[in-house]
Amino acid sequence: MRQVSTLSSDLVAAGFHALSETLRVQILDLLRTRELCVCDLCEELAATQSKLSFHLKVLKEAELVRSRQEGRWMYYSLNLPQFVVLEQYLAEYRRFSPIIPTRSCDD
Amino acid sequence: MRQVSTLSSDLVAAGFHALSETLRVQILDLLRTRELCVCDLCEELAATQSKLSFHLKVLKEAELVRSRQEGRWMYYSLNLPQFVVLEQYLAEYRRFSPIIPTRSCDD
DNA sequence: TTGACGTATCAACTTATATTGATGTATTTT
DNA sequence: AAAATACATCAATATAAGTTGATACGTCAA
Repeated sequence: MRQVSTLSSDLVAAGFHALSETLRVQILDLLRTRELCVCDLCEELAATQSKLSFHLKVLKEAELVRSRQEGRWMYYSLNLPQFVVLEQYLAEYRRFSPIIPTRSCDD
Repeated sequence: MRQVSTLSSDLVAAGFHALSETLRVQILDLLRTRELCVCDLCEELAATQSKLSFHLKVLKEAELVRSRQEGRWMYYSLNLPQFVVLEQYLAEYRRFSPIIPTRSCDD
């Protein structure tokens, strides 16, 4: 885990950062059922368009969502593989963390 | 997932927030091998004591670490069950996110 | 019981994130 | 071509998070 490239660990950090905000989590939750455009999200979440654009950009940079333009609409959807990346990152902690007896500071 | 209590989703958000910071991730990484006190972490990470106390508090509030006092030392260790909670939260996205065909805005 | 040590906390400051309202840019409709 | 729509971006502001140095608190050793 320590030898993982900076690039991918930056992406992991970006992912966790993206997941630490209420509105962004609400966006992701809505995207679980279907692809949505920004105006759909504005309605559902009663948030302004520019606010949503901001948070969607954060989610996109973390690669938790994808976007696809269709005419004047921009459709956002979950990018599930990146969720798996984060999940596996956490799983590493379980795998390689032995329960080791206390080592005293005053040895 | 939407019906999860506010309390636990706050904890999940706190967990992801805690994981989005370099120094905190370094702390967690060190704790993977063994329990450590603050002075150990100061040395290993070349960071000031008050800085580490700050970040350890963030980690503790997110329940990603536990602490245990022994004399004048405070030993920190990973709280693996909370890692599992976060992992499972992410896993939910995989489980219940069907690939549904695009619904157009102009239907 | 005094002094040193390990840690937590605090106040002041710096830096990073988020919000708001306005403007810009495609795209479509008329 | 002009007006309307959907969205992104920007500058200004507000809020939150992190850093720093100082101080306070409990514990231990002398």
